[in-house]
Amino acid sequence: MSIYNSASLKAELNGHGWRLTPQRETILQIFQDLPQGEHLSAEDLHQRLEHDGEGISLSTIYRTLKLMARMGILRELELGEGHKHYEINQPYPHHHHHLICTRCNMTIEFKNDSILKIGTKTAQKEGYQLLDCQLTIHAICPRCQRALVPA
Amino acid sequence: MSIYNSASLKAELNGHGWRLTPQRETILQIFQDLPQGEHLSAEDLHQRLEHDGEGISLSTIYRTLKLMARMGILRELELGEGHKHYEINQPYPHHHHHLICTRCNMTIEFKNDSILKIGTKTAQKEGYQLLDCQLTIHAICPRCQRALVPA
DNA sequence: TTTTTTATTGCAAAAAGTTGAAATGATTTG
DNA sequence: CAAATCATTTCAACTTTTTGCAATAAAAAA
Repeated sequence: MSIYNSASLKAELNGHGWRLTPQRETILQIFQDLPQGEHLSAEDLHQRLEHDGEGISLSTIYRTLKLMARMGILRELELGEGHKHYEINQPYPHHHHHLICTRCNMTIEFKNDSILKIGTKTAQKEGYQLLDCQLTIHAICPRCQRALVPA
Repeated sequence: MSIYNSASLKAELNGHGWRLTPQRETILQIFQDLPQGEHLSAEDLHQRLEHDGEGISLSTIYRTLKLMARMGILRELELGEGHKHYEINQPYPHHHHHLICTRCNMTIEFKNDSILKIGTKTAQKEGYQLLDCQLTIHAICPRCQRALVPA
């Protein structure tokens, strides 16, 4: 899971009654080519596609991001910057979580194997089929703690 | 922490260079009067205030919710319904997390003491001052797994 | 391979959330 | 207690995200 090519993406989509389209293939490819730990906003994606001559409408981008998050292919991140970010949902051992400063939005990624275990166990106990679990920690970074004028 | 009255809210705000206003007091009071585990959207709040004859503008509501989340008084929840929800950030032992079905948005709250420990330890290790940590699990609920037409 | 079925796209409009700036009001200073 | 300071409110404009609908195109059926 999580390294998709045309065929496996098509299979995954069709299995749910959904379709493979050039737009979906293109968008997923961009995420797969992204360096470890990088994430994109809808607008980032739109501009990048525009730049590459691949015009995909913003509403298709938004719908595709939602769909892939619902499938467990992407993760939706709320990093406090006024818009959402998306990243590939990497399986263990790349699975990670976010520690976010509520003052300056500085974000640190961290790993912790117990969390995935807790998520798996909790989902199982309720009969849910796990797609993703993420621990989001909101806190104040050292730099902002030191700032004289608290803002 | 987390049971505020006028005085303690004022102290908390002033400590950060912020001010106590009737609007902030009213909004926090509504959250404090909410039954365990309930949460409100900005629009919910606005309508409730309108109904009570307390006109508070939507932008003040949005700014207040953000501010209180940044202070650690409220938690911002992304429950997949197209808009954010907010709830009081209850300390241990009321601290809880969310298991959300990505198909129908059915949400289950669950508790797990290890998570708060992991959050505390992680924040500490990086020198961050913890405000909140929440594990969000995305998964497919039993009912949606059984649904014949996967949607 | 052609036809039929039905999900998806793109546009435009609406909903959700954010932000600049003038007026207001809480707090601090004198 | 009055004046000065500066955070907050509100309005309006703007950005981000969602949604209805007609046209299009992928998949299934013939």
